[in-house]
Parts: sequence; structure tokens; C-alpha cells
Amino acid sequence: MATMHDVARLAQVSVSTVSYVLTGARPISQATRDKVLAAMAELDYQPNAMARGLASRRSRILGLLMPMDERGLGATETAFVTGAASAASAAGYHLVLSPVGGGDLDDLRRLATQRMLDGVVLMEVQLADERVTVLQEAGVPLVLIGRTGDTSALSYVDIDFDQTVREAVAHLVGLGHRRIVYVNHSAATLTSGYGPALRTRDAFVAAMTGHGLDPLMIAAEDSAAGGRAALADAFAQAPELTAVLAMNETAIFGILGELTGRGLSVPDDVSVVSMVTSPQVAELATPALTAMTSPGSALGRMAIEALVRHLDGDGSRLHQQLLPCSLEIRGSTAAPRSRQLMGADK
Amino acid sequence: MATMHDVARLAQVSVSTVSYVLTGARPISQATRDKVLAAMAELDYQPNAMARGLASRRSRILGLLMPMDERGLGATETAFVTGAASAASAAGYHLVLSPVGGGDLDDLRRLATQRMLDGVVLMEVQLADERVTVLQEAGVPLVLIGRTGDTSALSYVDIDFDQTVREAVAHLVGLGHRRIVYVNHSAATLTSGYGPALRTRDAFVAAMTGHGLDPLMIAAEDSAAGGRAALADAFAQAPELTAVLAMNETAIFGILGELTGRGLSVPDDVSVVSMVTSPQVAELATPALTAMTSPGSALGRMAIEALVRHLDGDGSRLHQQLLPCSLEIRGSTAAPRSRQLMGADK
DNA sequence: CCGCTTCGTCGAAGCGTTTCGACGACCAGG
DNA sequence: CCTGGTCGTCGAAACGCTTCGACGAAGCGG
Repeated sequence: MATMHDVARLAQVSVSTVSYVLTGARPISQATRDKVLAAMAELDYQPNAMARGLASRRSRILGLLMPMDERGLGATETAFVTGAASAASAAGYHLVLSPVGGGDLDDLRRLATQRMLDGVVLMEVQLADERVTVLQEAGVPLVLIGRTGDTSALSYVDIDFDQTVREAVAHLVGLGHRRIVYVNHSAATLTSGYGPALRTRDAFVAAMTGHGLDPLMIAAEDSAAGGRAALADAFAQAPELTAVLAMNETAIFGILGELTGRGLSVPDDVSVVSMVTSPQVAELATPALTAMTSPGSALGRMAIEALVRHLDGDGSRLHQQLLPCSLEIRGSTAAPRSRQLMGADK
Repeated sequence: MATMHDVARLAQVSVSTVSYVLTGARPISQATRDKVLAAMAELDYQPNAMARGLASRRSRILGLLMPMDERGLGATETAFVTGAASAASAAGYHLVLSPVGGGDLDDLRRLATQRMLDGVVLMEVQLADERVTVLQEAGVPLVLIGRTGDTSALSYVDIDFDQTVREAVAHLVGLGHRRIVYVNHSAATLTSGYGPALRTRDAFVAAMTGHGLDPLMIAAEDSAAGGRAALADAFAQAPELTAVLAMNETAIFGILGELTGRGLSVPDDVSVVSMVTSPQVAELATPALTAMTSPGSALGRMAIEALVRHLDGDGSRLHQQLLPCSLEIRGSTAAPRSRQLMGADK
């Protein structure tokens, strides 16, 4: 493994000159630069990351802390990761993913405090997230995907749930639906203060009342059974319902099953819109689901870009940005048919 | 940020003594050790990973190279990752995940060649995998999950597809099924030489003929539509079929949909077994799928342990090991009912 | 009681970079 | 022709750790 010394010797320049060619920290004449580059190529030289990190006090490694529970990662999260990775690589950083589950806060602290990571992007942030505290104490630059309760001093990118829900509701209302039920995550999730669940709830209420409609929300367990139960519940409360908006991606298969079980067809009897869903999952269902597709890769890219700007640039300004999901119309939404028209207005 | 010098000064010992306390490379008396540890605690000392890596020429970082395509990560892969992460942490290593897609072989080469990674675990290995070549050339210790075509010089852990298929077939045959169709990945995947698809195909043929039965395999695209088409195809070729064994996790929802569409009930008319499937996915379907659950977390742990043994230990011996999936019986398999008994033997 | 290990500790030499101060060479202005 | 300023390059000092050789102090058999 060739070192800078070898390159310098072969190019007949000093070690520091080689370093300047590499980093561009000082001007180097074209002639010398060429000599050095030729020597590097000949020796197949690769800078040693450790030495570089030690001397410069920056590792050029960014961490992406992702939760890894048993559920697996959806296509949305994956898109986020690939977006982040390519953005990092474009900025000359490596991106490493660290699967920090619940218990290993210590592992996180160690990573952060050992100066391995120049900066960190945190996924799946909770409203009160210990990881944020740990990293802030360690003085590691931080960008969140999602938001904590108090966002005043933090940089983040997140989904614009308000806008997303509004669009979804507008789509359904535009088709003629009046009675729309929103299937959210479980009651436990809501009371635990899970941001997306709370924000979509509020947004749904706002959007519906904005249309002069009555907002009906059901909390559903994250399972197929939870979806079935939620739908049964919904029909009990609003037999005339013609549309379901579902935040709970896991429950949605149960919802579809229950609909079929009741002899109702999608989309003719009941329209279904799935929130924050990837095309891949949407296509799994029959008919394919009209969904609000999350801007996963854009979010990942923006998070990394904000972090890099913070690292390379002035380092002061906060970056706070929201991006809505985009409506992708597939086969699960249509105008409500007569069944409803009889019971309702028009 | 305190350094070793600070600790040494406070404990009134030399820097090297502090280092020996940390690494255990030489014996240190209990008295000095205590002094040093006390000083570390007081200063909240954390060793600098870069300096340590530079001096010792090992980073104590292991890489897990995972493909990140748009499909997302199933619970199986996630289990693999968490198993690997906890094993690494237990062995005193960090595990970082690197999302290396198709294009960025260069990025991989750079990581490998910059001496950032002490060793690497490769997921989703293809029969002819460029990444293996790159890493071998860079001289990075390597453990595969999955197998290349020529496994002679490589360490790997993999699923024992042969055993897994045999168990699945035995389960169905034991219930009384005679006509069983195997829904594999797509024809394109097969001809591209995707190991699991090929190995399960061969295993299926062997298992079926072992029972004196005729092996029928259908290749299906990785989509719901692909599953539907495959099932239609299967019924065309074998109208009397009573059981489906599916390797293609994506197609399975299409298969179930098509079955329902034909008015056939699962498991009374047709039994379904899903191969290499996580409990989470199996529970999504109604009824929940009888499945061969992959030993994800055990595979991850074993891969890391093999790698660590190679790094810390003798470094010579290869580690090659297969683990079967375990049969988990849920609601999608049962004895075939009369419809078949009429058409077939017994 | 002597020379030989063994044990515990120390000092110093790296590890491969970056970065800072210095220093000729060259050029423009006075 | 001298002064002052860039420009391009060099040498050397970090960066924070590991590791090797050395060396006193014990402990031991003879």
C-alpha cells in the first residue's frame, strides 16, 4: 500500500505538496500537479482514511441512524437511504448506516464521542427522543428526519403531513365522497405522541371541516386484524361511508380484506387512499392502491445536503423543511356509486 | 476532549501504561490499573477512534454491504442485520451498513482500499459477483451470505435451500397432497443465475421425485400480477393441483388473490406454503401463511462471528455453513378436500 | 549470595496525513 | 534598483494512539 511519501519521492516533490494537490488547500502549479497525479496513478495510491481523519480532525463519514425493528424497512425508508447515500457520495462523504435499536444508546454515544462521525442524520425521530440529547451533548452536528416536540434549535426535514392529508381529502371530495373515514395508527401510538399520527389527525380534522364535512377517525392496531376491526368499527359509526383514508400501511390489507368480506367492491362501493405509501406496496393490492407517495429519496438527499452545508459551510443556520407526499392515482379510488347517492345528498 | 496524555498525567503514569490498561496487551498491576481507570472516569475519557486506527492499523469496524434496491428490505433482511449488529458489538466491533447498489463499485473499492474496514460481510451475493473480486483484490477479509458459483476459497453462511424445500414438500405430502406446484422467481432471474432460485428448483425436483411425484415448477414475475399469471398457468397445466409452494414472496399476494378470484378457498381447496418468509409477512395474509421462516438473525450472527474469528484468530480457516428455514404452520395449509380426492388417487 | 527469569513500567519511535510558518522566485510600482 | 506582494513549494510539527526495546525490581533455583 503506497503512502504519500512514496508518491512524493516518485514525483520528486515534498509530502506537503502531494497533500495540497489532493486537498486543494493551497495553489499548486499545473506542472507539479501533473507530476504528482502521474505518480499517484502509477503507484495506485489511495489515501489512508485513518491518517487523514486523525490529522484533519474530520472523518468525512456521515452516519444515518436507522431504527431496525422486526418490521423491516419499507420501500419508503429504502428510498430515503439511497437518496441520502447518493447525496453524500456526491458531496465527497461516505454514508454509513447504523442500526441503532432501542437498547444501544451506549453504542451510539461511543460512535458519536469517538469522533468517527462528522455528522448524523436521525430517522424515525420520536417527539421526545433520547438520541437527540445524546448526540447534542456529544456535540455532533445533527439533522432529523421527522421532528421532535421542540424543533426550535434543530435542523430537520419532514413530510408535510398537513398538505398531504389536504390533498388526499381534496381528491376524495373532488370525486364526490362526503363520508370519509380516516384510519390512523393505534390509540397507543397516538397517546405515546407519535408525531405523524398526531399531525395527520389534526390535518384530517382541519381538511374535513374545511369542506364542511364531519371528520371521523378510527385508530387501528398495526396488523391486518387491526384493519378489519377498524373498518367494522367505521361502518358501525357511519354505515353510509364511501371512502377510507388510511395512514396505517399495515392495517390496510385487513381493511381491503374486510371490504371484500362484506361484499363491497373497491373502488365502486368504497374508495381507498393509502397515505405515505410506496408504489411497491400500493401495487401489491388488487386493485392497486391510489396512494400518497412519500418523497423518500428527496428527503434523504435534502437531509444530507443540509448536513453537509452545515459541516462545510457556515455551520450556523438551521435547516427546516417540509415536503408533501404526491398523489398517485391508481385503481382504488372512483366516484361513489348509487348505494351512497341514495342515502346521502345530491 | 481528553486525550491519553491527560489521563496519564492525572494518573501519574506514562502514556503507554494507559494504553496497556485499555488494550490489555501487557500485564498491568491492579493498583496502577485502578489509578488509570479512575483518571479516565474523572476526565470522561474516550479514545479517539482515528488515532487508534492509525496506530494499530485496524479500525475495528466491520462493513455489511447490503443491496438497496427499490424493493425495500424485508423482515428477513432486517433480522439478518440486527443479528449481525449485535454479534459485532458483542465482539467489540462496530458494524456499519453500506448501501452499495449496482453502480458504485468505485465507492466500494474506495472504502475497502482506504483501510476503513477490517472486514466485510456481503449480502445478496450473486453467483458471479464483482464485489467479491473487488474486495479480494483489495485484500479485505470477507464473509458471504449466500454463495457464489465457485465457493472453494470463500467463507460463507447461507440458507440450506435443499433441506428447506424438502421439509416444505414433506409437510404438504404428509397432509395428503400429491399435485404440488412450485412458484419460483422469474425466468429471467433463473437464467441470470440467481442462486436461491436455482437451488430451490433443483431441490424441489429432487424432493418431489423422492416422493414419487411429478415436479411442476412455474416461474413468476416478482409482482402481484406475476403471481396471478403463474397460478393461471399452473391450473392450465395441472387442473387437479391442491398445493402451492411459493418462493416468490412478492408474487404470493397475487396467487392468493387469483385463488380467491377463482372461488377457491385457502386452505380447504388449495394449500399454500411460502418459502423463506418472515412471520410479519406471513401474518399479513388472510389466512396467515404457513411458511418456512428464514433464520435471519442467526445467519447474521454467524457471519459476523466467522469474520471476527478470522480477524482475531488464526485467520486461515474457511467457514462454510448452511442453515435451514424452519417450518411454521399457520392457517394456509390443510389436508386436501374432496375436490382433489375425486380427481386423483386414494 | 549470584546470575536468570518474569513482571510492571517507561520512553520513544512510529502510523500517514494535514497544516502552519518560512522562504526563494518572480513581478509590479515607485 | 529597491520594496512589497503573490505564488509555489518545502520542512517540520502536530494529530492521539500503539508497540517495541529497555530497564529496574522482585522472585527463584542452585
